[in-house]
Amino acid sequence: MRIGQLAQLLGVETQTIRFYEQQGLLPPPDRQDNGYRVYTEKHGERLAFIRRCRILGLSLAEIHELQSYQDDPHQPCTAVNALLDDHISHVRSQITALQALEKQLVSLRASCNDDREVEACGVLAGISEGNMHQQ
Amino acid sequence: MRIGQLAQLLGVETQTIRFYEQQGLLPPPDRQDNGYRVYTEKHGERLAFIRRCRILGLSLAEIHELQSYQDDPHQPCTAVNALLDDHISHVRSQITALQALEKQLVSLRASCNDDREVEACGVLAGISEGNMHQQ
DNA sequence: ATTGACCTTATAGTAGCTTTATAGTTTTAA
DNA sequence: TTAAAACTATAAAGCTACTATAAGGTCAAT
Ligand SMILES: [Zn+2]
Ligand SMILES: [Zn+2]
Ligand SMILES: [Zn+2]
Ligand SMILES: [Zn+2]
Repeated sequence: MRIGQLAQLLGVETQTIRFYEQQGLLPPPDRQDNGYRVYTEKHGERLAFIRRCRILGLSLAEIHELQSYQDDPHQPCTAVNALLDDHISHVRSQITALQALEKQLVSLRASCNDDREVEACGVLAGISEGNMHQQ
Repeated sequence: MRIGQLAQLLGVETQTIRFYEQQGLLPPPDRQDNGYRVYTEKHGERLAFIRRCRILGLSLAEIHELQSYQDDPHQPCTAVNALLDDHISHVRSQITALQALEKQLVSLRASCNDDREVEACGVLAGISEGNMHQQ
């Protein structure tokens, strides 16, 4: 299986696959005589794993760590759980921050009652003067 | 006022100020004979505006756009509102995505009942097999 | 005269790719 | 048969919003 087929199979760009190889997330495949990469099913599974992790918002470093656990499966899984717990709390704090941000933006947006000149618009004035209902 | 003072006043690094100048967000200040930048209050206000926008999560491109409205204040403010509405919906979709993500991560985390070997851990199995309670 | 604090420019690094440039290979069509 | 298309390769730059480093010039004080 060549890189283009693998890419299509998983809905990834070929450059992304080469990038993962370069980053050490995907083992270097064998090459044909012409230098073309040849992939096996194993590569497909590994790539699928990477993509699912990315969809879960895990960083490449975190994925790397998870892979190291997979490659040495006779440890206790506490490290896996710790990684996931960390990531969950990271996601939660992002949510909290964005919700606070949304509040601010909505209240700022409400300070314009439409169809004025920019000069008189409460939005720009609100940003300029810093009355952004802090926190 | 020199760059260091301005930086301290606004809680920004001096490189950040030079960076904003280079990006066209902050007008190039006058220079002393020795080449040192000299800032006025206007610069301070402009920098404060930039920083408040950044705290609101606006991109430098969006800030640039807002500045262009400020610099031509006799248009209707519809463009300002449109920009803000776009940004709000962007933030909201981020929140929605992160909440869905949190759900997935929590359910994945629940699939490990602790203290197993990695081999038997439901977390890695869950990612590998893709039973991630999709959506 | 030398230390230290400040300023200058230029360059590289961060994350996770995407895009571009340039070139070689294979497949398909005229 | 040959020329175009589709595919592959590597290397390098671009993206965002900075941050950090290097190598050096300027200024006040000791
Ligand atoms: Zn994480
Ligand atoms: Zn308005
Ligand atoms: Zn935005
Ligand atoms: Zn487990």
